[in-house]
Amino acid sequence: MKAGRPAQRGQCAKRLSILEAAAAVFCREGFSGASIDEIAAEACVSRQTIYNHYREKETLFTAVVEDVMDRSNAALFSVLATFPDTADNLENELTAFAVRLNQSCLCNHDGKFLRKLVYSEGERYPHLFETWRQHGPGKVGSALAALFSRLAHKGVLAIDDLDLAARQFLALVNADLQMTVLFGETPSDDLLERTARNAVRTFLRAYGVQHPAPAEA
Amino acid sequence: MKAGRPAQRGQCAKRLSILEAAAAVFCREGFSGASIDEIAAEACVSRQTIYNHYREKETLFTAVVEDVMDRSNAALFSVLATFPDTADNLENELTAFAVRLNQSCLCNHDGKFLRKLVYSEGERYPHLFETWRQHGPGKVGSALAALFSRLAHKGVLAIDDLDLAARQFLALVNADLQMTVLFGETPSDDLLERTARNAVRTFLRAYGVQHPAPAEA
DNA sequence: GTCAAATTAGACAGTATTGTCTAAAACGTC
DNA sequence: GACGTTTTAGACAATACTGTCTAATTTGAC
Repeated sequence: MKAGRPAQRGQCAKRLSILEAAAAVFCREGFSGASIDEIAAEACVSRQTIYNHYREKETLFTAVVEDVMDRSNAALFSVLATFPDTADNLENELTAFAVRLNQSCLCNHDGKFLRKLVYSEGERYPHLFETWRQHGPGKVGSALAALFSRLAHKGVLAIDDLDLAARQFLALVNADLQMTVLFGETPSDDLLERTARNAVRTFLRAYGVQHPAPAEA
Repeated sequence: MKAGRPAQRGQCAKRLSILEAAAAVFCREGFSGASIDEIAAEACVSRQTIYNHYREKETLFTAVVEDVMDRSNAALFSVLATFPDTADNLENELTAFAVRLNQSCLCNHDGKFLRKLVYSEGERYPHLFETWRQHGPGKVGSALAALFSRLAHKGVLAIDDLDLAARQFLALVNADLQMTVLFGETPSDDLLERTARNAVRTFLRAYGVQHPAPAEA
């Protein structure tokens, strides 16, 4: 009867197991298609346990989505922290950055889950996904814009609209891979590298300063 | 008892009505979430009629998807036919083209339906959507590449990889709007115009030939 | 008007699902 | 080892959906 959290290890493990299984099943079947029994089986847990932790299917769903969003956002910003700081070898550095971005935010489980769910259930849960939109892609745009501005100040990039450039960078980097991942294929490292390099080259042709400083002085 | 098509007008009208209603409901609720009763009600048709025309839910679903794909592809290629032929005012012409593309292929009912369905049910019907992928986005890529090649021959564009440029053009043009449309918002004409112009400007900075012919001769 | 085909409303069986409930078992802590 | 909590399996009612069937009605061509 002591205060505190009795048997939290067990509970916590169950919760995690449920969240993980639920994410997989919701992603595979969508909200209506997913059945609690299926989730329970995949989590190796009894149905009642799920109802104990999450009152009803809807509660479980929002908990899963919030969980994945948190993880996904964390991954996103941890990759943003690796944005190149030096201007040497800009193409290579940006390419490597783009590869990291695609690997940890687009081509992994969480990324695929979120994209599928945003598309299939987004309109039904506007609040849930609006939050994601603002804190995820929204913030990434501004954060990336800020990072580009550093490079612009160094004179390696010539950007008039930073936010626009950030969104276009993301569009170029993501474009080809979304559909690939969606259909269950896992892009090879080589494909990731080539896609990223193509995107970065085009981006640099549009926004890069051609020759460091030929005249003007 | 005459051969031919008895009462085809009536039948045809019902079929269209069913297809339209089914598309709306499948788009809103997904495959599992959609109920035949709901579709019947929305089509103002009895449930039995649906079962008469389409043997079962799955048959109806594939019929709907194929129908929307056909319409969507037709729209796509009819827009492709308006690709600018002259090199004067390239920015304006390409911008107008991009606006048309977004309007008739991305921001309309069919476009939204396909994107939602490809995302939510694509993995369950690989064959169905693989066909779409090849005949829709796939063919659009090559077709656009061929059109760009005409401009390249005229010396207004400098493109080494035509397919890549086509995909990047589409990525830049589509990027911002997909999410907007998804969440039920209809982008204003002004937004469409600005998005397209931004995309085209960046594309031209990357692939455009700066000054028609300053030296070299 | 006649006749065949199409459509309708509704009942119906079969199945699946959600969410509740209960009693037994497992678990963890002391 | 005892005790309270958590978990489990299963029964359970309530509901919803699919797909079939039937009998009555409407439709459209001739």
